[in-house]
Amino acid sequence: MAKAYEKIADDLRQLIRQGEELKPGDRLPAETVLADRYRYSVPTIRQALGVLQAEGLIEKRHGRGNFVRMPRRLVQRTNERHQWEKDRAKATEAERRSTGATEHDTGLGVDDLIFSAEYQETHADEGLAGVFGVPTGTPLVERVYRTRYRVEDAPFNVARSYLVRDVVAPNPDLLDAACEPWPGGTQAQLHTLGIELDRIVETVSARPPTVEETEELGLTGGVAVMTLRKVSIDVDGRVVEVSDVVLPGDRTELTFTTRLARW
Amino acid sequence: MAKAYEKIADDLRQLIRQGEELKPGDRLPAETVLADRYRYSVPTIRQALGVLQAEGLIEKRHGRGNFVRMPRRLVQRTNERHQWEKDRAKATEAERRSTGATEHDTGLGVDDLIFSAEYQETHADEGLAGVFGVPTGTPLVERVYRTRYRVEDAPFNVARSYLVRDVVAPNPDLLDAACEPWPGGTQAQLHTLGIELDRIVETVSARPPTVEETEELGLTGGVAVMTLRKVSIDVDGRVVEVSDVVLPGDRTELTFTTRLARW
DNA sequence: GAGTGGTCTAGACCACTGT
DNA sequence: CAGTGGTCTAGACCACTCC
Repeated sequence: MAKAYEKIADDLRQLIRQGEELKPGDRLPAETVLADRYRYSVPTIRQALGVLQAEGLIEKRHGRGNFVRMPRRLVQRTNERHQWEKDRAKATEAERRSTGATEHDTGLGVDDLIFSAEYQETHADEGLAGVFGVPTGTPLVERVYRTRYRVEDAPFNVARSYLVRDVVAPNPDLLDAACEPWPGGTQAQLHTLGIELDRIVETVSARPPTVEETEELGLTGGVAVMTLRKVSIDVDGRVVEVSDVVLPGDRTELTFTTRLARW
Repeated sequence: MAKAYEKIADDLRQLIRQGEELKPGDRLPAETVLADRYRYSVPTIRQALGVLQAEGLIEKRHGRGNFVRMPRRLVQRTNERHQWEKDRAKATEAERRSTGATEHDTGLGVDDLIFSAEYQETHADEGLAGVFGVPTGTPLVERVYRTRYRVEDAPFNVARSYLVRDVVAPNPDLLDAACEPWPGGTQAQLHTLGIELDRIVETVSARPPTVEETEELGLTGGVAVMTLRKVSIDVDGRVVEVSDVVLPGDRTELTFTTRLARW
């Protein structure tokens, strides 16, 4: 009663896990060859390979073959970056320029990361208006950031950050993408407006990626994305920034430290 | 050149999203009927349905049909539960018994949740030994908790919690599953040993589920699981508990609030 | 051009669900 | 039992990659 495609998948998984016959980066035998070897038809082999793809063990490359996936560099992000960033927001520009929060999280230098930003004006939809506590349709500045390792092609995150336009308008530089990357990040930008943050609330979920996200983040197979919504609240209790970050689920590790008051 | 299965998937997705022809819980037409309607073979229809399944839009039920998925109750968990739990650890037993941290997170009463616990003794593998800072093979108490809504079948989380046996041995009740659910939770248990927590470090990732997890959590299709490792550190800087929680990615929302020191 | 995976066909038979 | 989805076959032809 054992299903053929599961048996084949088990067998190949074994070979990959042991790592002797099939190492990361290796090409698997062609599907026709596997069909011949296992004495099953090609569609059945493909079904087995589909299982391994969903598990993130192999990667299908059209016209080239099926490959054992390379382990990808882990992306780490902590919530201690927020305090770190706050502390730096008042530092000199030279200090702020030397390194950013993502480098702080990942332990890399500014040269290892490539960073892009786009700015545009939009209007608050119902969801964003609710979070900001402003009327629907309020003008917002939408900023899209992509970050990737210099040595890899695909970015490891795409972030959409929203600010209320009228709040940041007093400093025209904050409406200009040419000023990115802003030394010290968003908290330093807000500091130019006299805004101090009190707390940051982050909400994490996981879901299947959309087609665009699959392409943009270089995902493969059944890998999910993690979504992180970061809401920044200033010392007056006002929501001043909302940021939606999409992260590849298979290579991201988020760490949150909660300090407890003493008895 | 548009691929047939994508066109079919788009069309069905449309019907589901509009929610007029196909509402949550509805059965889709049989695959043979769809094949006839769209003038494609059954395998092609199945491929299209596979896309929708991976997106979590439909659910395949063997022998019954393909169904539009019912929206599931969201599971929420915050990091403020930790301070809340700490504050309660010293309360009277009656107070502690009245409600738990999960009820605090979800806003439900103790009667809405069903809870089970198993205890067993194991030995620290390399990973756990490293986190606890003890030698590999050190005896541990492993506790497996499952929590589910009374009105649903599948649990919404499975947690494996580890304690160093010799640390908790002074209170034999902590080695006995019959004492569960312990009023006030783990922090109240540790309080009986004179242990006070200083901070909790939580690490979140997402990955495809194993076969067992798919069954246990009632997952379907390409839904990922979120994994949360919670490490509890006491006021002496010692790791006193490690807890690995597996959560269904499609229905879980984790919230972390980071409070920032004032300038 | 040779070799690879991607899409699709038109069936057969099995396993599960409900009546 | 009838109806459903699950597995599997043995091909055909297309699209992509690399030489």
